[in-house]
Amino acid sequence: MLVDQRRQQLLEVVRSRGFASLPELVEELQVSESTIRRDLDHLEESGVAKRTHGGVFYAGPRPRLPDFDERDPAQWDKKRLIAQRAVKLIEDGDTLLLDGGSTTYEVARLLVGRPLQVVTNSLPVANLFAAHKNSDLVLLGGYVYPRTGVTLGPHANEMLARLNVRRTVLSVAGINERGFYNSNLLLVETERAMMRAGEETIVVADSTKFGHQSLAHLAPLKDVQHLVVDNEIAPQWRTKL
Amino acid sequence: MLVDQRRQQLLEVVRSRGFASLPELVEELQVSESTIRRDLDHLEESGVAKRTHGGVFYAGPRPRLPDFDERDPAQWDKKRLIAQRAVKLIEDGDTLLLDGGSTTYEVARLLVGRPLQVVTNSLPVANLFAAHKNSDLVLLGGYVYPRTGVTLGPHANEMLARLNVRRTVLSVAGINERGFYNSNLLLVETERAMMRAGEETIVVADSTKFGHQSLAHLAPLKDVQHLVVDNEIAPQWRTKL
DNA sequence: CATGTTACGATAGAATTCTTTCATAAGATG
DNA sequence: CATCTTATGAAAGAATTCTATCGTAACATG
Repeated sequence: MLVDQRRQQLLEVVRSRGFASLPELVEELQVSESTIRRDLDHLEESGVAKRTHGGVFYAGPRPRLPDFDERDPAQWDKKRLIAQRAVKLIEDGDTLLLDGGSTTYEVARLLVGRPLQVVTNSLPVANLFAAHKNSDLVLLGGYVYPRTGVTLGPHANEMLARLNVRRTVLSVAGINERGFYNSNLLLVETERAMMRAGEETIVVADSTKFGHQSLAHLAPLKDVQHLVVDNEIAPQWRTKL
Repeated sequence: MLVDQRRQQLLEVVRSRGFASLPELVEELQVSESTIRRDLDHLEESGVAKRTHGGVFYAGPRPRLPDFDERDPAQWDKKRLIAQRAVKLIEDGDTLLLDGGSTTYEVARLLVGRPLQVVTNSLPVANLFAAHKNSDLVLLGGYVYPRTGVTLGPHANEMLARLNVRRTVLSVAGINERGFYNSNLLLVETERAMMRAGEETIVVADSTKFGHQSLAHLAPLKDVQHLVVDNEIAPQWRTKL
């Protein structure tokens, strides 16, 4: 059947460009506008593309992980601010270890393009640096935790035991006077290995994390050299640090 | 300046969704259509977004690796056909090892959603499986080779030495009577480790690879159990296999 | 070979979006 | 404080796209 072949071709065009206008597609496939429209209806029905006024954009399985961007926009601004402060602590030429939290991801976004050696266990972070010439990228191996796209487990930890970096940047889920917490036991174990691999640890966290603890204890306060937060932090904490 | 902040916000919305319609943006940012239009003009001028009839889509630095899709479309159809044949060799529940070639990538695309345990050293392939519930994913660690987004080097090889899989799927750059070839010495070394880790090796290659050799010898013909090719293969080869 | 199905292109009128222009407001600048 | 620049919202007419409908052609089916 010629129909399916054309639709396949259509989908490929859309997928490769991300977006295609209707006249473009008419020109490219050499069929009438009506046909294109009908094909697009089918593609939309099957969920792999979305129509808009004037064209379609690809909506199929993207090579993309947890969309950090979909979260509460209020936290989002905070995270951006924190990230902006955190990157000031990082110098060109540094060897860096980045973990997989959403705030760390923002830090990574700001670092793309700078001359760095980056080690990470986060697939989204790796994607940021992978195509860039200025930075070297080392990926930690291991089992990929589906929800956040980070590698965990013994493979990652063993690999970390053989690495040495200048600075480690970590996200946490909770902070109280006894130290830092995260919500996943395997993750905490990998993060501890990350701290051991780095000379200096930078923790990034927004103010909502303060006073909460979480499932797994990561490290006492004294083991972290820098803590970057937003300015809505309660005074009681400010004085403690 | 409030303007820049709004444009930043605008860009973030566009980036996170891939595409946004004009009315959507008006609603979201609570400014007039005219303002949105003007902002979009600026964003387009700076090259990070592209306008279309009815909206904008993101065109900035994508967290995306070498786009296999941009290649010669003629080879492309071949690769898809090869991939379709290759997936028939793979059973649900298999433990699979996938490397990072463009044909392997097509195989991976067809496998997404099936219940499998996947091990890979390819970032693009990992992105396909990372968010999917049906399959487990293990990523090989190591230095990320920028051009293709695969992990190579001693870390990857050591990790492979401790893994066992049912089937290994490899791409190659050349095939002749002495065996299989690829273009990168580190890559070949990792691929040899992959073959050792798997009980059965499947090589996927289009007909243009036949008769050519490449920089590094990978393995003799007899070490590979299945070879999947397209149907434009010369008769002299067909008889040999 | 009559009949039903599906694919295709064309077209008209409705709906949406785009461009251009104008008026106002808010800051800079001297 | 007058003046200039920049940002903003509103609106009209032009341009584009969308929806719905029709007639034709290709093909399968009985």
